[in-house]
Amino acid sequence: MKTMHKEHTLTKNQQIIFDLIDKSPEPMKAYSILFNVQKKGIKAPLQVYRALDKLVEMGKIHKIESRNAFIACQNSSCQVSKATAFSICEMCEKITEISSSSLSRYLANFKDKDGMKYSKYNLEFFGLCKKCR
Amino acid sequence: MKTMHKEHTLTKNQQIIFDLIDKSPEPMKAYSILFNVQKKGIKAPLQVYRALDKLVEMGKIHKIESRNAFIACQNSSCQVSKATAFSICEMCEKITEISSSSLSRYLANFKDKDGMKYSKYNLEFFGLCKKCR
DNA sequence: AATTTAATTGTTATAATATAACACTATGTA
DNA sequence: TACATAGTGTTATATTATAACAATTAAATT
Repeated sequence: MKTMHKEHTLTKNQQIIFDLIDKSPEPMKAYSILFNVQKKGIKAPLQVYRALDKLVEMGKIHKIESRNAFIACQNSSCQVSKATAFSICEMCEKITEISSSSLSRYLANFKDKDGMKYSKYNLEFFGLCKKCR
Repeated sequence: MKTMHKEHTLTKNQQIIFDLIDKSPEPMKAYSILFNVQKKGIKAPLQVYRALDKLVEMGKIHKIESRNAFIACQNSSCQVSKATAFSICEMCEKITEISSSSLSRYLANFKDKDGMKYSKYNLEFFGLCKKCR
């Protein structure tokens, strides 16, 4: 049996940084990540940013663009994730990845006026979460 | 006849910066804006960022989050714009505001698993434009 | 018109986010 | 082994954005 995709074995730095983000209850910013991994020998911003770039490429984490923060992928299906949607509470900053097949179907099939289709998108919804309303 | 909304008369700095962005064929970054308005007496980043903040609030311009760049609203209907969608060519970086009533209807009515509705969102599509394909 | 209130401006300094460049090391593959 | 590719460590620097405070202007109220 062949493997379907190259398994992305994480490198040392990638693993350290992924583990940190993955166990964080909220999205983490690059320099906060840096601060938290210094005890593990990662000393420079670039080491963090490089790992973040790769992890994003692999779909293991996503960047919340409006917040410059990174969150672990909560959607086990997105191996190489190019289509992301998030809900952001503007009060408490709780951020959740939205996993709705109808939404992703709609957006994956969306064509603009020029008939252009897009396989990749990022959607950020803003509002107030249950608690904050 | 009453006016429907408060007219947003732009202040001096806001007007200078809006005019520049409005006549730019592509989204502009804050420090490029700063460079271009220095001859008009705007000397400091903060003066630019303050005007940008207000212009975004008013819906006169939008921020392309993935590019940290600002574009004039091309959608005459969005006075106070909270629902934006853009198409971004990853090759030539051409960026267009998408104005599709079916898309905005779909997203405005979208409810997540918790039944939450969102009045505000930002969507960025990525792909290759006609020319670049 | 005078008063007061809020919004905007100007300014200096600094914080936060991100990349360039280069030498070196590990890993996989021919 | 030799070669290619990806990852690492490091220093320096570029880019994006805000804090703090004083001065000014505009607008709303008296």
